[in-house]
Amino acid sequence: MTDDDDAQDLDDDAQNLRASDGRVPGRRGLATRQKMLDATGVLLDTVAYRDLKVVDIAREAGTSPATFYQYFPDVEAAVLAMASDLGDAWHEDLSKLVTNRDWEGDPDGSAHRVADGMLEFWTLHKPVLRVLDMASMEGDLRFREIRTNLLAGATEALMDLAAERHIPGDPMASAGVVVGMLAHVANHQHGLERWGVSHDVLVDTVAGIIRRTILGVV
Amino acid sequence: MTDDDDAQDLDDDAQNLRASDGRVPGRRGLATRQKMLDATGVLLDTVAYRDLKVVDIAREAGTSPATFYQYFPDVEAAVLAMASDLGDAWHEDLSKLVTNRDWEGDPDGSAHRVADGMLEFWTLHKPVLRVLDMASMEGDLRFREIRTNLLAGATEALMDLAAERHIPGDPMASAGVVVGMLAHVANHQHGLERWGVSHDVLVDTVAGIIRRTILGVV
DNA sequence: TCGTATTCCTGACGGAGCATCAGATACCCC
DNA sequence: GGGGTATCTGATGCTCCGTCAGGAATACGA
Repeated sequence: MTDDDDAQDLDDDAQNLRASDGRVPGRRGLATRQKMLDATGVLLDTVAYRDLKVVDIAREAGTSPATFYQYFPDVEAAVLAMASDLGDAWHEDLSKLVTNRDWEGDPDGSAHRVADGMLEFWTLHKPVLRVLDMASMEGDLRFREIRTNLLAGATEALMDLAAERHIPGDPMASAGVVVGMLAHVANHQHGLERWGVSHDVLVDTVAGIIRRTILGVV
Repeated sequence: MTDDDDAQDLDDDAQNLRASDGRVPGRRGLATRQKMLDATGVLLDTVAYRDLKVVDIAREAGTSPATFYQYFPDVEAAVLAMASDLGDAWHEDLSKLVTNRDWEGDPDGSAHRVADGMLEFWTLHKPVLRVLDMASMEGDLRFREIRTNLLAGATEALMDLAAERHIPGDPMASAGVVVGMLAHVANHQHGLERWGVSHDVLVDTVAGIIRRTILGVV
C-alpha cells in the first residue's frame, strides 16, 4: 500500500466525502446527500431491502435519480453510510449503557436497564440495524465490520464484567452470544409479541439470561 | 370467504400445484420445477438475496426465464416454496431433537446435543434459513408463518420442559428467546468465529444458557 | 406403430429501473 | 452585476422483468 492509498483511506475515514466527479461537496451538496439518507431511512421502514430502488429514494427525497448517483455508487452504499453514521454515534453510548451500572449493588436492575436500553436503541433505528444484520448474515465484510464496531463497546463491557466475575465458560463467547441474543430479540420482537409474549416479559427474560450468563447470579 | 376459496386453500396446502396457465404439472414439469428450486438454493449460497435474479436462476437451471415463470410468479415465491418444504420436512425432527433426551439424568449433555443439533441443522440449510430470517425480520407474514411453524416444534418442547421444571419466569418467553438465540448464533457463527470464538466454545456457551434458562440448572 | 392431444419449453417483445453524461441551473464571491 | 464554481437533471443505452404465441416433447388411445 502506497502513501497515497494511506492518505485516501484517512480521507475516507475522516468523512472527507467526495461526489462522484471528485469534487468536495459544499453546504448545499451535503444537505442533498443527507436528504438522500433520510429518504432511504424512511423507505427502509416501509419496503423490504430487496425492493429498495434508487428511483424511489430519489422521488422520496424530491430529486432525480442522477442526483443520487452523485453521492452514492448504489443503494447499498447509502445504507452503508447510514449504518456507519449510526456506529459512530452509538458505539460510545452502548458501551456506557453497560458500564454506567451498579452491577454489585443491583445486578437485576442493571441487567434490566441493559436489556431495555438495547431493545429501545434497536427499535429507534430498526430499519438500518435490520439491514446491517441481514448483510452481516450474508457475509458482507463491510457491513460486518460496522456491526462489529457498533456492538463492540457493549460486547467488550459485558466481556470485562464476565471476566472479573470469574464465571464459568469463555467471557468473550458469553458476551458475544448475549449481545447477539439482544439483537435477535429486538429484530424479532414483533414476532414474539404475536406469540403472546409481552414486551415486559421479554425484557424480564432477557435480563434474566444476562444476569445468569454474565454475572453468574441466579 | 366462499366455499371455492376454501377448496383452493386446501388444494394449495395439499401441494396440488398449478403452473401459471392453470394446468396440473406432470412428471417432467415437476422435475423442471425442482431444478429451479435447486438452482435457487445453489445461488442463494453465493449471492445476496437482494441480487438473486430470475435470469440467473434460469441459467443455473439450464432453462429460460420464461420457464421459471411457469412455476413461480417471482423469485420470492420460489424461496417461499423452498422454505415451506424445509418446514414440512423438519418440524418433527427439530421437536424430537429436544424431546428425545434424558434431561433428568444428563442435563448438560442434553443441552449440548440440542445446541449442536440446531447449529448443524442451520448450517445444512443456511441459505434458505437466512432468507427466512431476513423476510421474517422485515415483517413478511408468509415467511414469518413458515418460520414460526418450523421452530414451533422445538420451541414448544422447550416450553414444556421449562414449565414442568417450574423455573422462574415465563416458559413461553424463555423458550422463544432461547430458540431465537440459537438461530441468531447459527446465522452469525462465522462472525463470532472471526472474533476468536471457536465452534466448540460457542456450543458450550449456548448449551450453558439453555441449561440455566430452561432447566434452572446452574 | 402411428396420429393426435396434451404438456412443456422458449424466442421475442414492450416496459421499468439502472447508471452515465453533457448541458442547464443555482449559488457564491468579488 | 458578472464570472466562476457547485449542483442538478433530461436524455440515453442497457439489463432485467414478465408475458405471449407458437414450436418441441411426451403421453396416450386405437
